[in-house]
Amino acid sequence: MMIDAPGPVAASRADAKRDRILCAALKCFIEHGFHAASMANIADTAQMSAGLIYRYFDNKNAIVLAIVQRQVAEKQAAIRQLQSSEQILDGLAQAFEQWCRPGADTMNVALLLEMSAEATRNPQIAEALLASDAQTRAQFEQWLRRPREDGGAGLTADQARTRALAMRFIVDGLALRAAREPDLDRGELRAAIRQLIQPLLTDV
Amino acid sequence: MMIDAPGPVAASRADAKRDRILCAALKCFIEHGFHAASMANIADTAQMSAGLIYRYFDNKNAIVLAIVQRQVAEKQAAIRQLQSSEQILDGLAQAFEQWCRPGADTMNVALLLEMSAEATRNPQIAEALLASDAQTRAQFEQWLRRPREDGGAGLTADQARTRALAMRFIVDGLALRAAREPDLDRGELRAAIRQLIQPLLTDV
Amino acid sequence: MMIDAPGPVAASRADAKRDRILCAALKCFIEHGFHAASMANIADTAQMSAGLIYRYFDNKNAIVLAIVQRQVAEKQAAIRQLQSSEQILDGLAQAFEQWCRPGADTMNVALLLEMSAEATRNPQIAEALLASDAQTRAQFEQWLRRPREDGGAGLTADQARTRALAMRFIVDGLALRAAREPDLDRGELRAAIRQLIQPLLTDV
Amino acid sequence: MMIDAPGPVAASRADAKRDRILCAALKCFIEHGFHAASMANIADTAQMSAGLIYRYFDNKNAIVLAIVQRQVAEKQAAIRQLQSSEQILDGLAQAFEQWCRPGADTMNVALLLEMSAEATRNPQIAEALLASDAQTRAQFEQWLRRPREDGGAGLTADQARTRALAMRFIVDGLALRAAREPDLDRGELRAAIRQLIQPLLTDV
DNA sequence: CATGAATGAGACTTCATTCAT
DNA sequence: CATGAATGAAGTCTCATTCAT
Repeated sequence: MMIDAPGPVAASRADAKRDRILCAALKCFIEHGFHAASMANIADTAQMSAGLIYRYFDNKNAIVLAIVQRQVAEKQAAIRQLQSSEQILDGLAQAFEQWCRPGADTMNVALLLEMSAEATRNPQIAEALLASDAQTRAQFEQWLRRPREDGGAGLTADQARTRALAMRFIVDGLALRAAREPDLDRGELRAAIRQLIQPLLTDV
Repeated sequence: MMIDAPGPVAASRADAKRDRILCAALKCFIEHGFHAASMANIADTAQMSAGLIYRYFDNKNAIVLAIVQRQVAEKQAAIRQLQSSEQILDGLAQAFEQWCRPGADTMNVALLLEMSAEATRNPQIAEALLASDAQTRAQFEQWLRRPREDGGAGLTADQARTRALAMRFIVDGLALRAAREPDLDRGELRAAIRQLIQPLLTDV
Repeated sequence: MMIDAPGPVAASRADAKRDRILCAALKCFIEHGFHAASMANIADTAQMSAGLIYRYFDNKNAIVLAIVQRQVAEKQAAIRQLQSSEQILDGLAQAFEQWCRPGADTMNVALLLEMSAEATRNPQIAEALLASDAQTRAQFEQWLRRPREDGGAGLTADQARTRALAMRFIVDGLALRAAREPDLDRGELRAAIRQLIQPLLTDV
Repeated sequence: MMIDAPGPVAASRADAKRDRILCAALKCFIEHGFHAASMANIADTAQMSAGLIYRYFDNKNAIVLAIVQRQVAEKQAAIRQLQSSEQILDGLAQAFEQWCRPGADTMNVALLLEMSAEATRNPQIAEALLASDAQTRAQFEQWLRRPREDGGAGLTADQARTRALAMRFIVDGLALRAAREPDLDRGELRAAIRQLIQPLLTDV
């Protein structure tokens, strides 16, 4: 009935629909977990029929995979905001805070952990996560190497590489902790983070 | 008729059966994940009928809970071995190693992560994990406060408290990393761990 | 595409399906009883998959409830036919007759009794039955108060109220008797009914 | 080990056990209904193992049947107490009262109705109930024929026969009503009963 | 006689997926 | 392109019944 402009528009309409599905799926996964969230659930949230989802994704699994891959991009942005030695403590504390709030639209710890666990069994997910992690680490590394006057930490290449990995451990640790101990005293939390972060940023 | 010698391990036949169920469940959970593993699956692995399991556990959930609680004890032992400043680096590296090997009978990262994710939604599991974590942290703290000549780190009470939490982050970070990046270069791994651990053990 | 003519009976296809399920359930409940009849049983009888039933009813219980509620309407009609002092004896005798024939599509004693027993334990069913009974009694009462020249019994309000309840006992008694003594001699039956009914219709 | 006196003693010990089972079963059936009560339930209540029950009864069904048969005797006693024209109104009202109280040890309406419904499908139960009813009716009849000076109603044989059946309807009606309308106003209840009973006892 | 561990069938229910419309 | 009715397999759990001890 309606005549669309051919070509890129049609493609973007399909993409928009894919996106709506993924957003809905993310919301459902966050709320109920991977397995408890049903396709009907997702379809309802995306305001479309269950059958239609299968035009855009082969599987429930394919949705999971696509979400994992999409999260990569979003995380990159989040990390970029951390990169300033004054803000990093606050940034990590805020990340913890956000992870503890369950209903958030953004990345959710439970989901992150489930995804990580699934990576153990599903090579595709493992690969997607690995690619994401590599990028993240590269960003960290780059920042640590940047001269102090440019807002970096002014480390050598070797130092930066090692400490980027160390920072990764800290972030991961925060995530796991947020899931298991969401009521952790915030003062203690900040003290512990500071204790770990400070030596990483100081050239010894 | 029969007088059992009382013993620390599964004393009665009932306890032995409980144990067989838990072992089978652990194996299945590790292989397929909490939700994907079915009761029939567990029953097959434990070589008994599905119905019988319900004589020993109220729920699938109860099995999960029992596993969590049993893991606590095992983890305590593992941590005790870490407590010596020379061995701690090796200990953490070995823990990582072990977490990467999937089929093991002992604690498995995927399971740990799923348990943690589940804690977000299941208060009972959250409670069990929290109790376990509290013990672990207390052990860390105690060790950090012990005088250097007794093999401890000789820190003040305040220092010990903060750094025990910091160490916890590191361990958690290792776990998450083991799930997502099992092929991580071991040299880099050790370097990063050393980078994080060393400042914690030094009185500044 | 298709414009349905609105109608008093199952208007939509969904309603028609609900109806098919209820009919099948009724048949199964009559044949095996509430608890012994299985969802698979009902699904087979309704010639659909068991899962589909759950699109139309939340529960096995919901089906029971829907049947109870549907029976109400049918009973109202049946009672309306009784309301004429000449026909009431024949009407009750015929009701007994019908209750004794087991395979009928219409109301069945066994089901009525099980529903009543279930009301003891299930508040929802209790409520539905109570509502039905209230209507029935009101109908009886109304008829007893109507002047004799209008085909009623010409009783006072108080008389009518009491005797409507008395009639209710008789109907209930007939039902229970039909279940337990279906071969009861019809002559004796009619004599006993007459013995009970006549004083109720006479202004003393 | 223990030497019993042979013969009747051994028999009575077995009978005692049968009795314990039946009492337990009755209690369970009253509390949960025929189908919801489990053998394990009954075994617990009877303080014996589930397996042992099968030495005394072939089936769960056999227990049901035995209970039905045993109820006959108990009901006879209950009815005998009703037989006095002054007490009959109070007696029926009390019966209603007792039927409404669910936890009672004695006969329970829900059970009575379920039994009656089951009679529709199970010939053995039908037969047992029929035998019981015949006895009950005979007792009623006998009482109605007894001369007034002996505490009876002084009716002719024909009258007595019809009215005994009529009384049966009333009792049945009360039972069904007790299940469905346990909160029925007691004043109305008594008025309705009186309305029905009085003409039966009067020689017209 | 007595136990209660064990079984296996079957109950209810959910859900990913398909397909006629 | 889109729907949502329909399926069927699978999941959790219960329970009457049996049998080794």
